[in-house]
Amino acid sequence: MQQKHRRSNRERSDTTRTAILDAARALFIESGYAETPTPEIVAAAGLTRGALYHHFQDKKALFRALIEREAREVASSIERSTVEGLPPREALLAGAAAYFDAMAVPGRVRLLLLDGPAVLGVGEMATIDAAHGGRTLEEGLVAAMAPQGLEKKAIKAMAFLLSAAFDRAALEIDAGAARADYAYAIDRLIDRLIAP
Amino acid sequence: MQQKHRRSNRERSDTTRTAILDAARALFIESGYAETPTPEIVAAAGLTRGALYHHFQDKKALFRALIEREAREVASSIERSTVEGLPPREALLAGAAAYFDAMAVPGRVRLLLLDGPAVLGVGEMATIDAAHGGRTLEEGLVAAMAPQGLEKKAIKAMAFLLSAAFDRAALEIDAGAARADYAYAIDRLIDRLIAP
DNA sequence: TAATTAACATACAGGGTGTATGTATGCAAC
DNA sequence: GTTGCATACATACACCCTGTATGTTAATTA
Repeated sequence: MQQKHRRSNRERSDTTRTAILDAARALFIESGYAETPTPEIVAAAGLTRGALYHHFQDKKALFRALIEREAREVASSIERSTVEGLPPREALLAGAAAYFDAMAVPGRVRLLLLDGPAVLGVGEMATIDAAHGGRTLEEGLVAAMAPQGLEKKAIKAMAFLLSAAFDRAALEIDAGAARADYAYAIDRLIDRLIAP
Repeated sequence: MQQKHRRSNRERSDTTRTAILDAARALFIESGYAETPTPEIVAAAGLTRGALYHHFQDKKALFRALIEREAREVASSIERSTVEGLPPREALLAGAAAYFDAMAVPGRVRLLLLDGPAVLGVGEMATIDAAHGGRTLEEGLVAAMAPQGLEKKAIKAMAFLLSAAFDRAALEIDAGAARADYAYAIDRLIDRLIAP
């Protein structure tokens, strides 16, 4: 009979926190934030609502924590796949592909592109993925569009628009569109944007 | 003393329906869909919840009716501002400007670009604004990109991406960004997309 | 080992949604 | 015009969900 090793409070908290986050994630991506009651979340995690409200201020704070974890994972996934020394154009194309790869994880599109902005607001979402390396695209575009001699303000706006195109493409792919079609469209879009 | 002319059931229904829709619109754009309770909506309309649930199946159906009305207004506003006989490029640029004008009406960005997709889902939103002349952009792009000899499928994808850029620009302008900056960026984006 | 605090579970209060029921007015047939 | 039915609401109710307050056990600290 294996001894049920006495766990420290720290690791106890960690495991329940992630248990709640994992259960919430599964239910949120299935039914959405508003339609997922907290009793169902904690039941799926084998806990009670007392644990939830001990670790998170309220339901929205739980959602925020989940979104932040997801954004971190996307950022690190993209970062992990970048190789140094690529020319600006190829770096952009590779970054786009890495983004689509990361967003292909089930539920990410709904969490980060649908429920996230609606529940937390666009402002907070912008803050979150700015905190987790969301500026990669802008830097890449600055490098690739340098020959055009634009103001930084203009390039920034273009980066916003391009990232919107990325997001829409991820949305469409998630909805069942062929990835190849949108990968082609995105590549073409990038090529025309950075053409001197 | 003016006689309070006895109204027919039809006009009675119409006025209360729009009263509820107007009240809901004001509250939804102020606090969002989820944070706006139905008692507050009907109170603002000088009615009770009985009227609401008589005219709409549930709260979401009310929201859907509101979104459809808003989408109709945007579509007709854009359509009203189009002039015949413009060359493809100028037609696209004018359409973009008309779209930004239409989306400048307070609350439209939140209703159509934030709460709409979150509450109704992207699929239903796509259906709604496809039903109300949402294909204008695609047709414009087909005309303007004809010289490139692309497959229709590819042009369709490009139209999706471009419309995503439009939406993001409207979002940013609504959040306080300078319209001129994004108008310039959109124009530049269009120009590069349709360049032979 | 005694005291304190963290990590939960349980119990409760308030509010919101949807539905069932009641009422008055418009409308249509005779 | 009055009899009967449908429409347009208002009122009342049951359920569920959220957040908070309180209780309990185990870990940490003195």
